[in-house]
Amino acid sequence: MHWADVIASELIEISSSHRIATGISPSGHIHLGNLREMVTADAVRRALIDAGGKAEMIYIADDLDPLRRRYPFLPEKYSEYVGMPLCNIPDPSGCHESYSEHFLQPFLESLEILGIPVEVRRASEMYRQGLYEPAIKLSLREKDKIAQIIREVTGRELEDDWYPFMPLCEKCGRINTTTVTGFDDHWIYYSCKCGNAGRVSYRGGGKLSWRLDWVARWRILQITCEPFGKDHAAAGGSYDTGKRLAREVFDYPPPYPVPYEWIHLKGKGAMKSSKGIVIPVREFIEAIPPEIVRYIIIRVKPEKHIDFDPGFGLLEIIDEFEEKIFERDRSVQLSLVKEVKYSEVPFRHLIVVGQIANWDTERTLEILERNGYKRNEIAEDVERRLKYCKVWLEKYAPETLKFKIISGKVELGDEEKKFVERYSEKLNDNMSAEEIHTLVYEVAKEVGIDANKAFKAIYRILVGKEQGPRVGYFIKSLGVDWVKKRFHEAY
RNA sequence: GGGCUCGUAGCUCAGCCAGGUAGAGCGACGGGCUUUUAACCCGUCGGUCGCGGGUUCAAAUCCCGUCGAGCCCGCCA
Repeated sequence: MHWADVIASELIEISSSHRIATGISPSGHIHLGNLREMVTADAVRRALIDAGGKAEMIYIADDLDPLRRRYPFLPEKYSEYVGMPLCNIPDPSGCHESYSEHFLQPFLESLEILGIPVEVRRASEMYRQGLYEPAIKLSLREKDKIAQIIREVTGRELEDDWYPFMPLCEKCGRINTTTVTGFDDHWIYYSCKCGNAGRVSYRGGGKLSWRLDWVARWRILQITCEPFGKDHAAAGGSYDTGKRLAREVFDYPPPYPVPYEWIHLKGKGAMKSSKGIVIPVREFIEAIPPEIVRYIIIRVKPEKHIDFDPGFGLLEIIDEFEEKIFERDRSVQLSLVKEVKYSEVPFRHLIVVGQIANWDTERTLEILERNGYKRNEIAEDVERRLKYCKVWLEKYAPETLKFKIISGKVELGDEEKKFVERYSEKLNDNMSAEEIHTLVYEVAKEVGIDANKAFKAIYRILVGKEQGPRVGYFIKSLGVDWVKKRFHEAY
């Protein structure tokens, strides 16, 4: 049974209708590691629907979150914004109305492409609208009980004057430099490190501290299930406190937890926007079809970490996907976005043909036809996936897979010349890819040249390197007549 | 100090949640074609399922313990 179906069946026992929360913070490029939360949630959503239940996804963008520090990708002057809510900081690239929107917009576009339907809620709006007001009041009123629970669960000491609320300083605009000094029915009083002191309203004047904010939103948005990173899942972590706070203070059952592991970039460690080890989602989905992006995540149980290699490793995952798509594999099913028609042309093959055809769709189709594919069966699919092949190859593929057809003279030894001449004579248009391949060995033997040298000679003439795509189907794809001409031209 | 994950064939891993004859891919080896070029085919080899105990008619699977590897929490979120 697929992990998403296991979770769905447990959720269905509780209720037939679910609201699944997600909450990636828009503090930097939203990357593939973050995407795991979204895809995991969506897999559960789809499994629930397949099981006859109802499910919807909510995405809470915490744009009230303060900028922690000046990340390496930010200009010097951003130091002055540290501590201010992301929605109040200018876009570092100047193209959106705020820092948070700059990172949020491309992410939301990506979700659309990935077929993940979400109800988007921004923390800033929810606070301003007063949705949190009852929760803030409750938290302030019960702050001692809350502090006690946090002490018990985390073992950490909290000062007696601790408040679970972070006022937004009206003077310096920071949210992490203020201290609550008191509250009444209408205002929360504070002082700030900047020297300012004043009062803020319950509607947008600040936010609950993380451990409370999370719990409050469960109740406000009626959340019943939520995937979250393993950092929240550790003992004494925010889910542990959240569970008790939800039950004992907020009188709301904690959502069904789906902890997930990080996605590492092979050889580089965990993806962290702050460290610049990222594959931004918006960029990645230009290079890989959405169903593959989903599959990378869905094929692995959430609690297992993924060591992701966007080069050869990814190519192997694509092979696996293409193999399983015709056998109704559950991971594949949960990964497909809409009705995609897959042809039998492997991604791997398209990469070679695409390069030969210089990414021209028409030429690519002609070559594939010459290789025995039926045009009407593959045209639509090839047109769609060819675009991905091109971008993937340019951005992520290892150099060994790339080649350029060359022209002009090529320096060859006498043996090589003799081989090429004879090989060219024997090549004929009716040969299959395999026959063309075998012919190399035959002619090499006849001419008395090492097969190794023979192959190298061919590659040097065609692509100017000592290696390339498997000779048989490469020559077949290029066209035997064309290859013959090229051989004559070269020496 | 606590939590999670992993430990199964030479390598990468599946199987474990609902116990019932240990699997796949790659590699190696042999053959089809005496010979590599990441889309040949067929076959063979290959595992005390980390270790120790327990439950059971039966354990890779469940329970307890233990060793090793990695990550996370104990600032903030």
